[in-house]
Amino acid sequence: MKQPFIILTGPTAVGKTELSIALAKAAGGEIISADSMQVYRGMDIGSAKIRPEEMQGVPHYLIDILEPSEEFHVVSFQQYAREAMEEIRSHGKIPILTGGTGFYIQAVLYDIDFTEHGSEESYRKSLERLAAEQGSSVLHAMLKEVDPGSAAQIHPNNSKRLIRALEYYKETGEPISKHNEQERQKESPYNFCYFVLNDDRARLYERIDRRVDRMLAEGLVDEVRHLKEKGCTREMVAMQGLGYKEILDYLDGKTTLEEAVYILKRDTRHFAKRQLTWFRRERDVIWVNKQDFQYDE
RNA sequence: GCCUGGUUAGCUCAGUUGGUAGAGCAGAGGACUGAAAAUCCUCGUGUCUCUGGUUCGAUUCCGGAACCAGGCA
Repeated sequence: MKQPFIILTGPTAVGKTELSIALAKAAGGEIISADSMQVYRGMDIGSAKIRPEEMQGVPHYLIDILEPSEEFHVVSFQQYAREAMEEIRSHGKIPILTGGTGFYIQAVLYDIDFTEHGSEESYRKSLERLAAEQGSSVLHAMLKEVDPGSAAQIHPNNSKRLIRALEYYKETGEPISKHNEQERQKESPYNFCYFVLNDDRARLYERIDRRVDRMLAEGLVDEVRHLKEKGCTREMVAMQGLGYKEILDYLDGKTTLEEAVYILKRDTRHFAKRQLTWFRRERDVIWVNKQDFQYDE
């Protein structure tokens, strides 16, 4: 029998966090965060992390588990999330996955296969260097040789995905397009409900602007300055998060604070839009439009 | 008050040797399967400020007005 599993997601700043607590209480659940930034300690304001007092006694998993200098990606997320689900079930509770990282949600929901194939760091590095020196179209030409199917799907400018496709081919001797095709056919092993909270676009954007202003008022600049003093740099994945890279540019004197805030608001809007594109494509999603309910906040 | 420059897409600005116009940003849509808050792709019609004139035809040339900069008084 399939295990019950609840997902609550939506674009950044819609109000997922507040709703997740109400949902957890009503359904008898515990929360797993599906958020690529809230895993990091010391990144509280910029990642809009839930505060302990807001949790109202509902246990949360995958928050504050790493230092910003540590690597994190879908594969580690998937492993941690599986462990958390098991633990929640052992408590007789229902796991609720909440957060805005659609890719992470998919990895868990459809149990996507990310088996290790013994990757060599050096190969990836050499590809990165090649892209930097000669442009990503060189990688595209290389991929076309070994895996024309993937090459047809990946744009010549998209170096990240070209690198992964080449890496995958090197590790397995198989085209990544074939692997993706197989994984896409998968049925979820869970009895799930996939909720996407959404709001009118203009209102969502207003909320984003207001939230950024609030982050600044709460001390985002000091938070980033502190991370910088601890040795965090732009190369770290954690520092690629919205709110961190922009403020870091300001602290490095590359922009004024005003410019940094403008860029942060703009890029957060772009991000919310991309999230919505992702959720629209997912199957079996239940859209919850805030305008259809009378509640706000 | 006078002189100079400007007024073109939501914003910043190109441009049309006179045949009703195009970039960046914003905005919209999409892709994504080991960086995903990342990475990448696609989408450009608007009284060309108003008003007389010249002209087959004016956003473009000429006159006037309004507004905005800067300079001189």
